[in-house]
Amino acid sequence: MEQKIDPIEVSFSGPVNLKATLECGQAFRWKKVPFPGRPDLPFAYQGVVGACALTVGQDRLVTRKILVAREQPAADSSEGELSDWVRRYFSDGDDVEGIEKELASQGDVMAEAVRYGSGLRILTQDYWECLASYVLSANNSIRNISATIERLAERYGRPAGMGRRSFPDPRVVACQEACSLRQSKCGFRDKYLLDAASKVASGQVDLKGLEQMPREEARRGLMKIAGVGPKVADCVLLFAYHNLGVFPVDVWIARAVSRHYLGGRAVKPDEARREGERRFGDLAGYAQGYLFYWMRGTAKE
DNA sequence: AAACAGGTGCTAA
DNA sequence: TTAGCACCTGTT
Repeated sequence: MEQKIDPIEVSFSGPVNLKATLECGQAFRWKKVPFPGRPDLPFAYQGVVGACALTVGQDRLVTRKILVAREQPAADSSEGELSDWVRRYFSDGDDVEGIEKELASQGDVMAEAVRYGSGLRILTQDYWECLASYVLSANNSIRNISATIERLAERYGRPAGMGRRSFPDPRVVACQEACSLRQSKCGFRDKYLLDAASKVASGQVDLKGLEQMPREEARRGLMKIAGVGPKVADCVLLFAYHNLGVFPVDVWIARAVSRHYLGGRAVKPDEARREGERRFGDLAGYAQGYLFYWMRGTAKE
C-alpha cells in the first residue's frame, strides 16, 4: 500500500523560479507534470533527487515558497529534514537577489538575460550523478541525454517512489559490460561512462576529496576520466561542487560571448571561458546560467 | 533527407 | 601546440 502524504511548503530566503532552474539544462531528470492534488499549479515538475522522487511546484513563475510532494518513504526522514534537503538542493544559501542585482548592473546584455531568467538557481547536485550525466552530454542533445539517463535508472537504479528509479550507483555501472550500457542508447559514450564509474568506484578519482581542492586542481582531477574535457569538468564543478566562479562554455555560450562581448569575432572555447571568468568573477556560474537560458529560450521563440 | 545537437580523443602536421 | 575528423542516436 503506498500512502500519499500531504505536500509540504518550503520557504526560501530569496526568489525561486522552478521553470528556469529545471529547464536551463543543468539537471536532466525533471519532467513537467500536474502537481498531485493541485492541478491548478501552473509550474510543477517531478524528478529524482538522491534516493527519492519528488514533485515540486509553485503558483507563479517566481516565488519564495514552493510546494514539495513525495510518496511516503522510509520512516526515518522527517518533514524538517526533507525541507532542509530541498533547500540545499536548490542552493537556498545563494543570495540570488544580490547576485541578480550585481550582474544586471554589468551591462544591458546581462541585465536582459537576468530579467528573462530571474529566480534561476544553480543547483547543488550529487557529485557522481552530475559527473555521469555530463559525460553523457558530450555531442548530445538534452532530450537524448534525459532519455538515456532514464533508461539507465530504469535498468540499474533502485525504486525511488512515484514510479521512478534512482540514478545508478557507480559500483553497479562499473561492473557492466559496454555492450550492456549501449542498450540504454548512450552510444559511443559507453566507454567513457564505464571509465568514470570505475575510477569513482575504485577511489582512483575521489569525488569527496575534490571538495577541498583549488579549482584548477579539482578540474585536472576530473579530467583524468576519459570523456571528461574542460566543458564537462566545469559543469560538474559548477552544478555539483557549487564552485560559482566557473564559466562552462558550450556552443551557445561561445556564441553569446562572441556576439555580445567580443564584437562577433570567432572565439575558441578556452578564450570564451577566460573572458567569462574575468568579467563576472565569483558570479561567472550564475552569469553562464542566465546567458544560456536566455539564448536558448529566445532562439526558440 | 542531410544536417545537426550544450565535446572529446586521436591523429597528422 | 593545434587544426581536422569521427563518433551513437534521435529530430527536424
